[in-house]
Amino acid sequence: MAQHDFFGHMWWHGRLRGHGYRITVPRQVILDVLHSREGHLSAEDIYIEVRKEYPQIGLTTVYRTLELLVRMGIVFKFDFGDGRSRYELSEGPEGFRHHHHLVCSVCGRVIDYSEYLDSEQQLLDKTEAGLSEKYGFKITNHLIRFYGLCDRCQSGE
Amino acid sequence: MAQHDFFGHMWWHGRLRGHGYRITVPRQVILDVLHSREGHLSAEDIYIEVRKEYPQIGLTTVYRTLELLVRMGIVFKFDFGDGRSRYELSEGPEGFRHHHHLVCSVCGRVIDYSEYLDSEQQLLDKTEAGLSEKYGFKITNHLIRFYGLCDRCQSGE
DNA sequence: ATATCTGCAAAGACTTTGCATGAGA
DNA sequence: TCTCATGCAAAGTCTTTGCAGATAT
Repeated sequence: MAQHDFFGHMWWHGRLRGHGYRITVPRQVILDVLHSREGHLSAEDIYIEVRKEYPQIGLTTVYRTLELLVRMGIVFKFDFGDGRSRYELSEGPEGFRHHHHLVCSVCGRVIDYSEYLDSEQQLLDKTEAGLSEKYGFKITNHLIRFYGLCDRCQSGE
Repeated sequence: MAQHDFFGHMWWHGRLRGHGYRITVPRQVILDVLHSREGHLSAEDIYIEVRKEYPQIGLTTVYRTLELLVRMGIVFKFDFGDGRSRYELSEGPEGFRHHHHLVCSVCGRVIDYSEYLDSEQQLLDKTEAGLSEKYGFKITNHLIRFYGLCDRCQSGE
């Protein structure tokens, strides 16, 4: 949308302001990095990238900002089992960018996919309804992930 | 099965021996605990429980044994986002005890469910075939999990 | 007999907390 | 101005590693 091109990636400003949070330089730069380098960034990845733009940043601020953004639903936090959390934007100005992950058990590579989400959604709807009833559980979110060997690791190994 | 009642939970002995691993007291006690207290145990949970039977155990041994059992496929390792890994038996003498999880975002409670696995499996088969082809990814395992509010947290909060 | 396993202590890795300074609205 | 945010340093947690003594086969 044109508005976002003019004003940059600022769709989240209102989101923060609405909750009484301030728009600061560190937060802007962190969001910029999340926009530019999509997918599965660790706190340190982000820290390193942000320092190119804003060298005085502290790793603490990165963690605190990410925590805030996760709490606001702007960022998703994932754990792929390598001991550090990964973060990625949950949505953009265009709306949600829903996808799931393929995780290589050998090299740890993570591939996004967004095929089959429709049929997955059908299943989820059915399952959610049943589980809500049986366990009194109100489902708000789900995680689907496949583990296996990526193409490189199948041939290389 | 009668055989397992007579010999105890020893179906995994052959599994370990077959790979050149030894059957030791710490390993037996840890497996016993995993059998008796099913579901979502942290390393420390297991450590505390094992000490009742075998006080001289070290936490290191618990971690090393769990790592071994995970590598053997005898135990699954999960991360529910609270900073510590959770472990549970992947199967018993009766065979696999496949299930998925409902995770309460408020209190962190984890509920097992094994309904809908058939329809989930149908979806997974379809998705797996497509993803294998498109990404050259050989899928060996999957993770399905729902997040939301458990019954207690809906009413209490 | 001997290669594996264990337990202690120490180190490692990631993340969080305390506090004084600095910055946004 | 006045509250919220930042950055540094230190602490906290969970997990892994090194190594000598103990154990299973």
